[in-house]
Amino acid sequence: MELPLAQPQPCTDPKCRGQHAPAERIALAASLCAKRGNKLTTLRRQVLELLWETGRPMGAYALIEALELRHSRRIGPPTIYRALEFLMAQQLVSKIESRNAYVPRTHPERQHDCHFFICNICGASTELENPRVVQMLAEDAAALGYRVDRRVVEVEGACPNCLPAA
Amino acid sequence: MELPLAQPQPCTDPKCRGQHAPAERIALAASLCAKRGNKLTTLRRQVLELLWETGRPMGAYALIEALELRHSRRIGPPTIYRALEFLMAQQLVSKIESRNAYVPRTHPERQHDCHFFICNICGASTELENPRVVQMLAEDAAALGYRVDRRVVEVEGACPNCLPAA
DNA sequence: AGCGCAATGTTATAACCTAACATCGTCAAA
DNA sequence: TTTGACGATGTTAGGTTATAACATTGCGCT
Repeated sequence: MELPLAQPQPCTDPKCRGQHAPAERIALAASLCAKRGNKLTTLRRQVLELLWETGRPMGAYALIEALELRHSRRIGPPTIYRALEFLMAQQLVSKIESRNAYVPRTHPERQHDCHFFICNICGASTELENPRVVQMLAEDAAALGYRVDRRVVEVEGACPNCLPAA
Repeated sequence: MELPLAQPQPCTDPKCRGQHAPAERIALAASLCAKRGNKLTTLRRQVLELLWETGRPMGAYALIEALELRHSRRIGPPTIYRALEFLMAQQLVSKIESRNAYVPRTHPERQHDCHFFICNICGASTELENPRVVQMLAEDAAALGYRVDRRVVEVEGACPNCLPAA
């Protein structure tokens, strides 16, 4: 399962012109954390870098392997899970529940919810915000009497690159 | 984590008047399987019964435990996972990805997608169909050039019963 | 220096899932 | 009625994902 690294891609958000190169994203993450009074430590930053560089969802154990290569020493699961927990709390990373994998968020500065399109063939994922989906789920929740704490919206399928082959 | 069994509840689907008592649901499941030329074996039926009787999402290992009580013998994980695989293929059961847990579907006779509202406090889940959400995700997918194979829509929060306490 | 606290490290284990192969049961053709 | 095919279940083993509990480190502060 050795896939090539993804290139920086144009953001799927039409309001966004950025290419989201890893370095740019890390800088944004650092400044966001600073503003919030949180520390983007070396470990946390490296986890985020790895996710950006890999360009597709990574499992916790893939992150461990990659970090061990960089550090030439053992890294226990709790270490990575804590870093992921922090990054998720900062909206810098989301978990793809249907894959048990983690992706960097393209717009951590926004508070909005996002959802994900995931390619079953190449494994890539694409993040999208759609306030109308959020709104509609809010209406459903209201009709049922539910309070909403978190949304998981994941669409699996075939991405435009893989579709011809499939 | 010993929670009381759920009572049969009115279906959240306004088009449906049923109370979805387990027995009624099993009968429907059996007739659907027969119609499709598939066998709802004893094991598969018991797994479905357990899910209906419990009234909330159950993990595979909770199912194993419950079945072992009924049978007074060991049941291996593959046995349960195969039963779940069958039930999911028949649309009789869905997996709640954010919980690694399984719930019975209230309307297996419909081909439609559904989504789930899950209470973080009592663990109950409520199934809902919202064609407009499906439609909207289809539009997003089209805009991205994605083909859709499967949707995961899960909303976590607090259910009307637990909301006062929370 | 020494304290307090957050972050990280370590050990162990829980929870979830699947591959591979063995056995059983049923149905139907020989 | 054997026998063979096939689908379902059983068994063994192991892989993957995640967390609890406790130890250590590092850093800012007094």
